[in-house]
Amino acid sequence: MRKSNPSESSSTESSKDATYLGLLQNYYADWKSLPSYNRLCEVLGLASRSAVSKVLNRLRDAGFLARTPDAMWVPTAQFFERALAAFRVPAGAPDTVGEGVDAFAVDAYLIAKPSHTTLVPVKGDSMIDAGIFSGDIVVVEQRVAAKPGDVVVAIVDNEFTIKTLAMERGKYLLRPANRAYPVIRPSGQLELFGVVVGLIRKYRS
Amino acid sequence: MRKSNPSESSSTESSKDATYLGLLQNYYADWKSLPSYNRLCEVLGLASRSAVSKVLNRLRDAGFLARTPDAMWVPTAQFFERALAAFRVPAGAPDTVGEGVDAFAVDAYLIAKPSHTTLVPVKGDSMIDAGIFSGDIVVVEQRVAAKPGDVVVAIVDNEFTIKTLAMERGKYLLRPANRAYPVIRPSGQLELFGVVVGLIRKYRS
DNA sequence: ATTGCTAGAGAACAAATGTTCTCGAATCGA
DNA sequence: TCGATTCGAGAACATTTGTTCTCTAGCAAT
Repeated sequence: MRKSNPSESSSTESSKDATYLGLLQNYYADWKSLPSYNRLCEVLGLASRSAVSKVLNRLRDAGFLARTPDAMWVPTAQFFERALAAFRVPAGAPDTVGEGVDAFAVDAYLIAKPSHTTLVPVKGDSMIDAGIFSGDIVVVEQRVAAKPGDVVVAIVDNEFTIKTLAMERGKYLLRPANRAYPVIRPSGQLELFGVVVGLIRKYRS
Repeated sequence: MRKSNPSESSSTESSKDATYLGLLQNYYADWKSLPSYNRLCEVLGLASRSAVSKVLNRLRDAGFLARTPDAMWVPTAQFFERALAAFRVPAGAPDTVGEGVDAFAVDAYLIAKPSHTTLVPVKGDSMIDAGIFSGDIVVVEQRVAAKPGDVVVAIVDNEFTIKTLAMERGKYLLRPANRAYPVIRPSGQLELFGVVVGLIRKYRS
């Protein structure tokens, strides 16, 4: 899909810098910020701040970091790209995947229009046959024309409901993906909140 | 990119601080980092760093900011809560809800250890009963101890396979979530690639 | 070996950092 | 109107910051 990648190299990036990048990414995942040079020494396992400086500059050259107008270090989009495994990977050594690995930006993949997009937690099991479970979070795009067959978030009785939009004899209706639930035929105007364009789920929370 | 405050305040927080928080969130959305005090003066429209200091402390008391062991300011979960908070609200005025989402939130939500995480595309329907469909992408954490009950990515016949890990009479086995598929009892050593910690799906591709 | 190159250590430096004062100006309540 | 309280400005301060030196060890190619 895209270009260079964390656990490997495409542009100029030594394998050691890949490790540094990983450590930085881990730190960032924990704190949502990049640490100061002193702390970076510990995080990266270096003893001198000058070495840290060089590492950062190398990562900038590789495209993973950038600087604000105030010279602060900040992560780039590339910093958040994750390794995407190819379908087939030789079972040799999983640790050193390196083979069919590609970079992948989760955010960009799921969310095309941030300002029209909303995350809605799923409650209830009316869509289990469609693989949408309670506790999942659906990515909802608003202000989009919904077509029959789309999974939509509708507003029924002042509550969000996730259903499949369908049409029957020229009238819209909402179809659950669970036989235990009835089809909803809106009495008046069907009130749609948005169209489900994505789904995220977290295991072992 | 962003507007002012989340849905009002959680604890004690003056309306002015809400504005400051909004400005901070905007800055963070742009740079994925918090600025230095000097820059904060500009961002918040203040003239003295001492005022900045007070604002930050107030926002910390309100739960939006915290400090690392090194005394660096970092955003808390509450700082990002806008992404999800709005929807617990009954659908009173849906139009006013749609404020947009930090795509960034998704990435942070799903990926805890970037350097040990790989995204693996799902092929096949052996896990449909677990809501894992062909075309989905699973978030796999490597080098984590897998427990029975976990969904894991195993390597069988040189291919990635997603199954539920189970134990029977002291031996591990891989259980599909689809009756059409057989249980896999590894002949020798069970080769695990990682544990599935999350899932990503995209509709209407 | 010898050469060249790079990663990192360590010291030195000016500049910027964040904290803590004091003090003025709003704001609020009675 | 008066006091009490809070917010922000401004200055002073010791620390810390990030950069730039020089220098050494390790590695690769010859």
